[in-house]
Amino acid sequence: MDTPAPDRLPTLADVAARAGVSTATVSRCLNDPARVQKATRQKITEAVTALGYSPNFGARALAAKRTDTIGAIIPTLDNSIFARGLQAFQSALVDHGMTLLLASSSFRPDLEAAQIRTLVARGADGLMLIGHERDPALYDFLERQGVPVLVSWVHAPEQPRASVGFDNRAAMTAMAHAVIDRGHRRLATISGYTQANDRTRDRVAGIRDAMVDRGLNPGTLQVVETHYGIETGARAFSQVMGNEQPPTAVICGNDLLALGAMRQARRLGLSVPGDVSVTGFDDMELSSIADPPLATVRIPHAEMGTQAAGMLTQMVRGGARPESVALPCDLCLRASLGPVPG
Amino acid sequence: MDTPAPDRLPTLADVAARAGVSTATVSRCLNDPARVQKATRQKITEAVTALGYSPNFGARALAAKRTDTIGAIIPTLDNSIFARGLQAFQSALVDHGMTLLLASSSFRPDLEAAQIRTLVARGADGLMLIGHERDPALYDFLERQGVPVLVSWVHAPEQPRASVGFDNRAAMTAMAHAVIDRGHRRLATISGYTQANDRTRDRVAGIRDAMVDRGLNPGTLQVVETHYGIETGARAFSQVMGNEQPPTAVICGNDLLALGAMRQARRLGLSVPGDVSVTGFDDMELSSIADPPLATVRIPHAEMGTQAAGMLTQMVRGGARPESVALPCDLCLRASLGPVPG
DNA sequence: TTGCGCAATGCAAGCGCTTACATTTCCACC
DNA sequence: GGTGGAAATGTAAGCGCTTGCATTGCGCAA
Repeated sequence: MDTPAPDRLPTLADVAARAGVSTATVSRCLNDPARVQKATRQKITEAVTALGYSPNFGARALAAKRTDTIGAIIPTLDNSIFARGLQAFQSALVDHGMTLLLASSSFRPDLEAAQIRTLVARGADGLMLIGHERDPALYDFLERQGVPVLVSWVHAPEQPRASVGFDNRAAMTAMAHAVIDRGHRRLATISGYTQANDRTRDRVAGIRDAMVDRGLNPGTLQVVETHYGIETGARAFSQVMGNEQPPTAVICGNDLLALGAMRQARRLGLSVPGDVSVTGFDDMELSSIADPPLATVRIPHAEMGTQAAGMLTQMVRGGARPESVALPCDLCLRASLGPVPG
Repeated sequence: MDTPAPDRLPTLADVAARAGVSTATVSRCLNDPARVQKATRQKITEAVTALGYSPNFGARALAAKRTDTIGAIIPTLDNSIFARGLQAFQSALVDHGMTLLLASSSFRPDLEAAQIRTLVARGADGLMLIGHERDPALYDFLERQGVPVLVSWVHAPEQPRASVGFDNRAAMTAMAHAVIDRGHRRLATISGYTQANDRTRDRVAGIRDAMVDRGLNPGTLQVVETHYGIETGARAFSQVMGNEQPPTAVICGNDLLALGAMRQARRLGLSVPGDVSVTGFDDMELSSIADPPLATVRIPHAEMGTQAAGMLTQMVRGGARPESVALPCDLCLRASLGPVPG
């Protein structure tokens, strides 16, 4: 009944003593107020305020066996499309009473593996990951630990794990159709690295699909792989344009690469789309105000984030594995894509 | 010595039993391998692997009274400059063995307050916050909870809390000097909302400082406040240019606003910088490839993130409050800033 | 008035780990 | 071989909360 020692934080027991009830009642009052009588609740609330009580996280996690925390590992926040998707994810998580633990992998499988283990060790109740492809041992580990996983940024219903995303391959096919239908025959793509990355691989495959659809030989597609980035895109553009048979359209794996390509075109004195068309993928906020505005694929980043938060919360709380969700992409046909020159 | 029940995760005790040592030794081996003999360490390591042991977070946090987790609350990841700063922060945190808990406030003090309490309740050992200005009750709360705070994105040595950042006011003064020195006399600024935001307020004040320095009446500065964003920047630009005495230079509070302003200029048929100069603040990756390239202030986002991670780790582990750090900003004078027309 | 059933509350056993302190082991040195 | 002391390890007491089960109290029907 006495005041807590001044050198330590108040505990549940302090609150209970002050309110004249048991710790069990205080705990119930905090976690499910409907289960205690109104008068009791009031006494407890008053004691909590007076003491400035705030529950101890470790104790709660230990006793309740959950942390209400979701981990997410994304390639990098430096790419604004991931950042924006994550923003939506985080906001929605808060709405569900969950908190976000964040890590990034820099597109490196080894770092990602380490981060997965770290986030689980930090008590993540569930995990959001980008793309399906990773070492099966990691999935085993997560299964053993009982940590549910939701994969985003892809839609691959044949995969054994739940996902919320879009069909990278089909989306890129749609863009490539639009390119080919403007008369382009000599195509190049500047792609992110395809190793250990199902999204980039699907995007390249999507271009080839479109070429086959339109009677072109997919073997003629020039492919340059590089890191995602403006400067790397610019360099890759120089490379593909330096060939004896330069492409009339450069289909880029994301908007950063495309913006880099367009910058380089300007430096080389090439007009876009007069001499060469350039397309992107992602539809970053700034792509529409580029000069010329960038033709690209709008991916449902916010929708993915929001839905992922809801699904993961459900998986963590309900235990059920939800159905995978496919979200649509829109083609944004802007001025950087024009008819084939000549 | 028997195998653990199949329906639960292995515990320290299981590992200890299998390795034939006490739980204390296993704990020491895991947390400070140097303290156990090599042979013992080997037995333990083998038991850990065989059992697939992974420590329980709640128990560890409860017993050790720390989580090795740092919380950060930023306005929004939708703005790539915050996202990039956070990327650097997170990477550096990992290097220090810490994990990031992330929340966002949407620039709303009430949401930020709620997030601060949430992150503390989720066991954050320390907190990184943007800007100094917030309800003193929050600082009291954090102090009572013993959670150290590091403020970023500002440098204000007179504040009682440690910070790592830059002088928003001085940086903006430098930019405004550059503008005025090109002959501009009629100035406008498109600013983020200044309520509860010391950064935006300092930036506007910085412009006024420069005007005073150069003998202009700071009262003539046209100020429009709006949300940070491209579209809002575009609308604000129309508003300031619609006055009977339109400015010859529009100094924007960040790059998004400036890019919106430039887009609107194009729509209105105004040449930048021929008819009106536009400047930004942040130096987002894409600002240099805008058309025309945007004159702006480069803020040390990555450096702030990296240093913040180091300082906060030190505060959490060492307890000492480090010195506040001031980082320099660079002026990026690009083509969107030209001489006054006529 | 008595008894029954349910709602409200209390009791107490963990949850799995860290760590202060106690004990044992191992050497170097005399 | 004996001794002192450091290094290695063991013992066991919590850390603060949740929750299954036990108990109490109260309204209501008989």
